[in-house]
Amino acid sequence: MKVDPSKPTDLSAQIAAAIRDAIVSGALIVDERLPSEAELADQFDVSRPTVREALKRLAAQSLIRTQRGATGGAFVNRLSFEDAYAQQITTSTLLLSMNAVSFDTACEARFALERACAPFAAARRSADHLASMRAEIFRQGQPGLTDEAFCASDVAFHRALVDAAGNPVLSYHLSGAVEAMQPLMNMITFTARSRGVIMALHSRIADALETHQADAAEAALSDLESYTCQLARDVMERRAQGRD
Amino acid sequence: MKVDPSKPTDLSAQIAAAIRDAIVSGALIVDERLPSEAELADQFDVSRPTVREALKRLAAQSLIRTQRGATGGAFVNRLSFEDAYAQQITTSTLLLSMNAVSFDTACEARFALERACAPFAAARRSADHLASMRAEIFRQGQPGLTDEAFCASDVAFHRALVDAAGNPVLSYHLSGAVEAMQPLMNMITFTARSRGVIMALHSRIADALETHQADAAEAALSDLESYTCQLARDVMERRAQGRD
DNA sequence: AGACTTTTAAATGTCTGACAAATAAAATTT
DNA sequence: AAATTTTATTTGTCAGACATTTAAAAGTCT
Repeated sequence: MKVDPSKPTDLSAQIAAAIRDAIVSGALIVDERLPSEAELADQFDVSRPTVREALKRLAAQSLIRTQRGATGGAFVNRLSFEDAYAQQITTSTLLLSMNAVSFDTACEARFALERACAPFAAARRSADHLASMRAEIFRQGQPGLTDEAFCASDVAFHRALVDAAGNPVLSYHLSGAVEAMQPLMNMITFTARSRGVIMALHSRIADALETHQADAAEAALSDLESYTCQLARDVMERRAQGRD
Repeated sequence: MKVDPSKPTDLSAQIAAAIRDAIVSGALIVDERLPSEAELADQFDVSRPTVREALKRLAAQSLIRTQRGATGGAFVNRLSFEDAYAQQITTSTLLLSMNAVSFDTACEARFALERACAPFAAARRSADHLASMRAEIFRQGQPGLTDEAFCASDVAFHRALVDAAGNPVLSYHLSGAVEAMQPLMNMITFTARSRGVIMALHSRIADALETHQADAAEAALSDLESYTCQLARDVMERRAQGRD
């Protein structure tokens, strides 16, 4: 293995890319041990710190894990659904927070994807998932709940809805869409009245899934989308008035 | 800024987490310059290589970019849609390739999400998007096309369909779902007959979007899903027979 | 012989110090 | 005033060293 020394800098990026390619292409399989840092340094003809920087890059993407000790080293990591969820959520959250994405656009995407889960959730929802959803609705009605806690419960409700579809790949793709909305939702003040409306819509969704009515669930989700966007619009207006 | 020295190891991970939190929380804003590596080393009370490893972790996630020279340093990076796409695709691809995900499950998720785009695509599709889709259909009919090239064109067709929905957040979420299927699709041998069927379904989708018929597009997508799963099942069977 | 303890070797984690290369600002010269 | 040179700052890279962790090997005792 060699890297291009003509490229001006960033040897560690080149080495990371070379190892990443080996993993993606299947040349390195899960749980296989990479050569030791010293060996890699020899092979790529660079110093150990440079190799280490490359390995840290891969570790940041959960592509490898390292273990100390005699039989230690860097191992190709099986990307678990959990790790993938976490990456998905941070990437999605940052994407929304760092780019001028309108609330409506993000909301449209999120609810469109959730509606896509509805038919499967209606067909396959387990008692457990329904119980989780009901529990979150109950929590949302507790007095003294902060807006942040209300939002967190809202996210938990929707995650349960997504998981009820019984497709882990779908859950993975949706995790970012649902969780990344939380910072945006946190900008909204949820009055007792608006909480009531949302809880009623949540109940409509849970009822629809319980009775296996996909259409009703999708309709309730659409109504929830409209209402959420309306709340956000009200906040914007109030802010604009406050500034003027 | 300080990190917990009681934790046994992985100082670079702790430092990376601290800086990442500062970025996510908004304490560090886009294009803001981080302290120099030497300053960070002082602040966190670690050596410069350790700081560098932390920075490489963040660079791997496109959270920062570095620049050499007098006014250089590490800067908070605006996570572009393009970067987010790329991360999404690699993560999704690895997730599918490293875990025992059935073809049907991945396919179900992908087409469910694509159907979610159909109503928006039917309403908003531009002439450009339609032209892209037609061009890919034409390419798929070219004789002498390898299976890989056919798959690549298939992905391009579906990306155009997703982009036609005119919601960049939706496109971002879908990018992984569509592209990550390509390695799985590459295991299928596309005969002239099956290519014909797929192209006909693609045409049905394009026609439906052209005439703003969301329902017809969704139906065609469902048919395409069924057919794709059937093809995959045939491959499996033929393999199983070959082994016995 | 078998179980327990100690030693040892290999690997990652971290530090120090140094030099190279890039880059923009400051100083100098034309 | 413009062009050139110098300089300072910062990242990129290297070399060598020591600390720490870990499991296997060696040794010891019952």
